[in-house]
Amino acid sequence: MPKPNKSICADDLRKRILSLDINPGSDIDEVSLSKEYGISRTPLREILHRLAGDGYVRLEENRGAKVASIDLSVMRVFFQTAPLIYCTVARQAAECRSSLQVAELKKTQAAFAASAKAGEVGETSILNHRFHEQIGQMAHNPYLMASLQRMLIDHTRLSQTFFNPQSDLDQTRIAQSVDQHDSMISAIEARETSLAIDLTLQHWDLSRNEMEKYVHPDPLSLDVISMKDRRNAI
Amino acid sequence: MPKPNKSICADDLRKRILSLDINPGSDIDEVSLSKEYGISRTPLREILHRLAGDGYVRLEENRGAKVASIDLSVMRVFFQTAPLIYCTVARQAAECRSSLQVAELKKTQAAFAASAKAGEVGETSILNHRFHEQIGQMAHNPYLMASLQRMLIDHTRLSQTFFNPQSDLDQTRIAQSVDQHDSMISAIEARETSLAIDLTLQHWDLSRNEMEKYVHPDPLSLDVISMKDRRNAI
DNA sequence: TGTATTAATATTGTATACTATTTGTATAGG
DNA sequence: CCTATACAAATAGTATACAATATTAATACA
Repeated sequence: MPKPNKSICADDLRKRILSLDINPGSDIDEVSLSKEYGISRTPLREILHRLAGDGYVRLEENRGAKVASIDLSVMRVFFQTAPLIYCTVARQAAECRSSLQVAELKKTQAAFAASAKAGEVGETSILNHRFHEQIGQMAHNPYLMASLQRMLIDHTRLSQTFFNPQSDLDQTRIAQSVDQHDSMISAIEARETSLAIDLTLQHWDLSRNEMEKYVHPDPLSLDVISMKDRRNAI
Repeated sequence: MPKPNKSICADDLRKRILSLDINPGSDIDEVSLSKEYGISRTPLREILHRLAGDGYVRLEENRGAKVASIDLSVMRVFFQTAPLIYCTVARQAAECRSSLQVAELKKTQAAFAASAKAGEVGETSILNHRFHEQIGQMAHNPYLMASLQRMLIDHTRLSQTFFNPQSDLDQTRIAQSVDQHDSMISAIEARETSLAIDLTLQHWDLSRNEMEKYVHPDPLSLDVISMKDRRNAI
């Protein structure tokens, strides 16, 4: 940490939570974290209280802060609610966006595309987060924005593996995701609301498949015996 | 303040903001408020940071906390978004509610009805707030809950005059509101989702009319001259 | 061996003192 | 008379010390 500025610490902490650098449900040690950031406990605690309001952490009386957990019962609700929020936001974004906001969104998208190509998992995921957050800002709707931000906290965390290019297949999907972002920008810029909704839905489907694969991965190979044979043969 | 407990102070501050006891947009003086609650600035500031995350206040670097304002451009969005959130929440509440939650809701409704009858404006409005918050909890959806809470902050503040029984007409409307709450409870308890949605929409319409009347009241009497005459006649 | 109680330790919560920033005011110069 | 600068007061932000609470370890007893 070069600057021990409070808002920088807050941003960093948010990033660490979003990138699963700090695991969901884990305790946050005020003392060690404040030392790490080079600030005292007072401002750090203020940050934590703010993050509690934003849904990043949970505060429990006399037992400090925990990173917000993602429990199974809520995940069902996540998949249920996401399309509604994302599409409604996209529609309003297409209706309300300013040219300046479009320019900002394009900047984020450029960085996102570059980062995705370079295979920087954490950075790509954060930029994806910012991309969708910016669409939220375009919608000019603080009520839906609150929902959107909550969704994005979990979405970003769930899709950590999404931008991890383990296979060529994943690479293709990342490229697809970048392309979809481009299309979404065009639709929003052209104020084509129904197109923006359609594209958002497609984007969601792509993301959802990936997340489901993460939660429900391909089963381990049953071909264990032959592997053992091979090992013995060495 | 009998107990200088932190959560009690936070609740009270929330109430004061919701009841317009502290005006939207006005500055919050940390020193005087901490003295008033009998706590020091440190925990009060933590409360303010939390409330900032919840959308009750706005924090600006080096110039403290302001009560969240309700600007005109957002009010339009408020009326646009409310039905969607309220109805979606009502539907999920009817689907997911537990019997214990229904019992809690009935308690709140009883208090609400009593308070409305007694003509306690502030208390009635807070209990109405809690009623809708509890329906939100029934929906078991943290994402929509975030939206709902934001909506309720502004809704409660906008409808302050709603429960102010200035005329017989207002009295009728309050009674109507109480009845609608009862119907909503029944629908939710019976898991009748579409009925719950319908009733929620009706309830919203009633509330909306009142709020619009507050923003756009009957014009002042043009009969000023005759009043002046009367004054002169004394 | 297992459990209950108590002491030691660690962690969270709060108050106060101090520093930094902003805002208001007064005075000097144009 | 207006503007600009500098100083003073007020307010926000931070660090540290201390108090309260929870967690752990240790011991005694069944």
